[in-house]
Amino acid sequence: MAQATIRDVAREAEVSVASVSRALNGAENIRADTRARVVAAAEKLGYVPHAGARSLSMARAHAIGVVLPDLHGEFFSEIVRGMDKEASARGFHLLLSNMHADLNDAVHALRAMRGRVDGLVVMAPHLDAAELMRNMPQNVPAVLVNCRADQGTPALLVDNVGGADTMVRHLLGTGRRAIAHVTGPSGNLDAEERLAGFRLSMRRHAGVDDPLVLPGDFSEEAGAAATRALIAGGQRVDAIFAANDMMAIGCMLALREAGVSVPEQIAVAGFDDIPVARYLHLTTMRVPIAGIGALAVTRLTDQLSGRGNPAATELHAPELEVRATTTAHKKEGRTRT
Amino acid sequence: MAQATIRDVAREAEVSVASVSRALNGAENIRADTRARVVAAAEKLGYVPHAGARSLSMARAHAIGVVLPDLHGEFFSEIVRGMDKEASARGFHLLLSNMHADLNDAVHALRAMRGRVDGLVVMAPHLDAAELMRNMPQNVPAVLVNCRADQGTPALLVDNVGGADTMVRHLLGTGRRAIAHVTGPSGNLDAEERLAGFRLSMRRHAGVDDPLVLPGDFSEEAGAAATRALIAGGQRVDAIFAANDMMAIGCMLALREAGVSVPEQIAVAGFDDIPVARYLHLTTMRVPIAGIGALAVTRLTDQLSGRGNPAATELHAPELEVRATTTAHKKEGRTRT
DNA sequence: CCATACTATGTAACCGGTTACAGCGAAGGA
DNA sequence: TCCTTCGCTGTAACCGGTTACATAGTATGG
Repeated sequence: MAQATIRDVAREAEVSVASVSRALNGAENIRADTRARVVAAAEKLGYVPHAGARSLSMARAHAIGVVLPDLHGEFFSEIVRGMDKEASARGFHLLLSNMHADLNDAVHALRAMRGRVDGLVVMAPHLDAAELMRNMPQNVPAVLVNCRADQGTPALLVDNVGGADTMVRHLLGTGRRAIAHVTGPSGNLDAEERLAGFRLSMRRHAGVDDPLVLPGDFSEEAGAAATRALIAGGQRVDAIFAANDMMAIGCMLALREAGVSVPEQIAVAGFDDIPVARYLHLTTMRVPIAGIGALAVTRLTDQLSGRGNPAATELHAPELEVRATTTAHKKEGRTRT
Repeated sequence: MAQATIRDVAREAEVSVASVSRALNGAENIRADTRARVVAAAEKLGYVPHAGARSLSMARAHAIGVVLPDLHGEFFSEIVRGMDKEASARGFHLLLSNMHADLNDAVHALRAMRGRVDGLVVMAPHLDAAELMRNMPQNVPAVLVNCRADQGTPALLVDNVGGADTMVRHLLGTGRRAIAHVTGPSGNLDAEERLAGFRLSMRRHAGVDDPLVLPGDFSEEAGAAATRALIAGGQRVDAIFAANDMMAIGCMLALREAGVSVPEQIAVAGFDDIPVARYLHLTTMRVPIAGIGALAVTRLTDQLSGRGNPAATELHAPELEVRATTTAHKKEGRTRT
């Protein structure tokens, strides 16, 4: 026996489908006893409204599509958690779709959402603006997170340049001068901005025009490899600033392997403040990931209900989190939670 | 101008809607030039099929609902990653919904999925079987993960009892006898099973009928608090087995605060093997979280297409991961990745 | 040359809701 | 008593697709 439909309920309660709809959706213009009969019939038949049908006729799905790049661990968890919290508070569901590096994938992911969601949150640090805009559905509101977006599209950005600058100044402030940067994958927006911020800051505050830059790809292994290469090359360095925490962790492992002490001989810093960073006492720039996710949903739902200034672009400054990997060794890192 | 519909495309291509549908869905019975005209028209109008309408008429949403309890960090990320990978490989989307401890929440979450998804993956270690089954939609296939389920419902379970037993035997094997257990929240299935396994194993292999059990709630702070209470109480213990890794981490922090050395004076072990555990050299039972997520989706989609043995219950044994917190201190933990 | 089979296409019903509009009975006013 | 108004209910169109069935056109065989 298939699930009961609204017509089954109508038959059972001996009313029309319109009355059933009205009764169950809390309309005013219905007699109390009719409503009671309908509710009883629905209960008896175990009726549950068909959300798909409803969203078709109401042109409102009460769902928002989330398109993310291939999900790097904790980052993913955090942003989805933030979105989910906000979305469920506002009565929305989250429809997930991750796209891989391939552009066709992205197109497919975006298209598959049409007619299923009321709006989109898109995060695509690896696509360029033109490609992205060409593939965005025209009539679906969207909020872009960390994307190379054209102006006029609602967007949330992390101030990577400013964050890198803050970190460089912190390192300089602890007396380090020979700072190496390990980059993220080429083509990645965050990676490029962090590198640019690093270069800018080194020129401006250290007077270094051509600082040491090692290629990486955001993975722990890349951080370790870059560090081993650095050591093998005999470069003299007193700090490594990795473009994200995972690589910074890789750096630390490689340094320990090589018997280099952190932070005495070489300081290490990362970017993101993933949960592991705290336990490893890693100095990093905290990106409020969950907060950004929540905000993206807030912005989107506001836009859907006509509130707020949709086109605004917001820049979120990460916050410096100083821990033991860049400070003089004083017994133990702080135990703040 | 609203999004183009299939009728707009039909008008543009001067054919019927049926032909448009056939042309775009790769049906055989359509002339090549007709198909070309349709494709051109669709392209010109920027037509994207309305997934909601399609799933209504086909009674197939190509989406699976995921209902999770309030998401504890890494666990969540891992299981969703596993599901997403498998789901997108099979052409399914994931519709997320987290329910909080409240039962009404759970009911609401389950109902809201009807008509939006083809099946459900439900994880609810805090609800009891009767409640759960009463609230499961009747005609929606579902796979339960770590639930108190009636038999006959497809389910995936972690062998918590066996895992706890393995850990106890490991600790006994390293010479520890006075082992305390820090439990998870009461009412939680995993917590109860792990406690039961601990008690069973202590009786059977250590001859201890009433081992020391400290209440916890799976949080880092609870682990620390339990440990402080233990120390303050002057209990003599040479190992702490926490019901999950977060609490084990809390234990380690509290022990360090108190100047107790790990593992020399007290060994510490956890359960789950969250990513952080490796970096902290925490001995733990590895639960293949992502694998279970992927498997849940596989089971569900198989069931949807009539393959596989739907009603089977599978038990997944976690694997002992020995690290430095339970082994004699020999300079440094292994650096395996 | 006509019956038959097969192919390409169109028409309209259907999926399961919502809702504009029409209709009907009762109450109120003249 | 009749007309208007109002409150409740039902009918049917609609959302945007898919698809069973009918039909027209063409090729095939006797």
